[in-house]
Amino acid sequence: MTRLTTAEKILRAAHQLFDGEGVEAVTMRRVADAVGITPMAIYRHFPNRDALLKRLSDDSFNAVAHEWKARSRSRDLIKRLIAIAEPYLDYALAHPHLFDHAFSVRRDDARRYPEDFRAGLSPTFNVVVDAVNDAMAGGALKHDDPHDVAMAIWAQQHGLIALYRAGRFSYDEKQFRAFYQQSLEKLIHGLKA
Amino acid sequence: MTRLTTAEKILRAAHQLFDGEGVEAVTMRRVADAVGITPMAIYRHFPNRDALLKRLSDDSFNAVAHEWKARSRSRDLIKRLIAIAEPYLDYALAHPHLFDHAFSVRRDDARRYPEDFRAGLSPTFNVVVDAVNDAMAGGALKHDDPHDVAMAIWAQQHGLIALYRAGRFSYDEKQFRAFYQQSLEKLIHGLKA
DNA sequence: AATTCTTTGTATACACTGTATACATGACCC
DNA sequence: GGGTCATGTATACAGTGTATACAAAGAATT
Repeated sequence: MTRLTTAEKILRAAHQLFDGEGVEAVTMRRVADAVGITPMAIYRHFPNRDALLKRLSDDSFNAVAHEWKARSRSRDLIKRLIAIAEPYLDYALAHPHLFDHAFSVRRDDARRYPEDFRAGLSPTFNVVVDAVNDAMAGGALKHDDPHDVAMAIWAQQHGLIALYRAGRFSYDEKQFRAFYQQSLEKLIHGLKA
Repeated sequence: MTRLTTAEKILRAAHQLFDGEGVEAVTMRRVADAVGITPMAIYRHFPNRDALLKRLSDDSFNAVAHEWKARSRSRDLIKRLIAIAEPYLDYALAHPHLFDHAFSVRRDDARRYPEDFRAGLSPTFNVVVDAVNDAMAGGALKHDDPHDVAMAIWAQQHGLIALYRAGRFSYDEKQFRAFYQQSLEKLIHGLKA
């Protein structure tokens, strides 16, 4: 019953198209039709299609990001690390198209490793770094550069999801979740004899 | 001086555009102009643009793939594992656009984990599995499922490159290479204390 | 040698895309 | 009432992939 501004209606319509059918389904004409306005009216609220898409994936990601922090409560320092990896996968599985756009598309204003991440500019990355720091302080992890370690963890997760999204797995979601967790454990425990 | 068929000319022209400016630069009209034919003439040799792109990245990848095997000669079993990771990065850095299309784009006919890879259908993956197997037999790596381990290694590499390609690193090539190798070593040695 | 078939190209046209430009409508303000 | 401003529409344009119809030039068959 809440009154929606046109900009909000545009975002909702675009979000639905994006989430359901992927980026290429988000044409200015389809969005406009869904809202009930003319394609050109969208340009009163967004400078161009790319800006609309960017805003879209930013919003969607932010809506999920706070979940991240909630997971970081666990007594066992190693279990906490593994638990933190879950929301990332959850998001990728629930909103694959939005995930792709948020993480796999080149973005010039994206935060960059190392300086932006070391400066603590990424709230989600911070959560991982904190968990890594705690695990090192508690003696659960080897002493090492916590940011480099967090990045290695992120890369492991991201790589698996990227390959999954690219159709390189025949696993269903449940099987892939298990493999995802098992791979992360390999990284933690190491491959070396 | 070798005589080129039209199909080959099309592939060359498309390859150059692709490699230099990315997929979106490979329009039928631009390719046709570069070859000196009409856009529609391309359709006598390729059913559609997607098929042309697919053929393009397949060819390009195959041209590099055999390099993979050459690297797998090293006395030290661990060093050999690390050396094997290099051609993947080399290819990604030398031909970023083609790399993206070969590995990050959904492909319905792509080989799938686990069945296709366990069946040995991926020549490049086989090289990694062989190295893993040798390392396990030689006592350098923990005894584990070699395919799962190879996949974890691949995911680690792929994740780093995907993030790099998505603009998440400010490292230059040299710095990124060092970080890439260092991350792989973290996976091998483990994070745990 | 004449005719037919096949291959390879062209010319044209269509539906679809993002978006530039010009104009219309109404709300608000002095 | 006239002016300003936010918001919308209408039209048009250049670019995309590609369907369709036709043309030319060998190759094959008679």
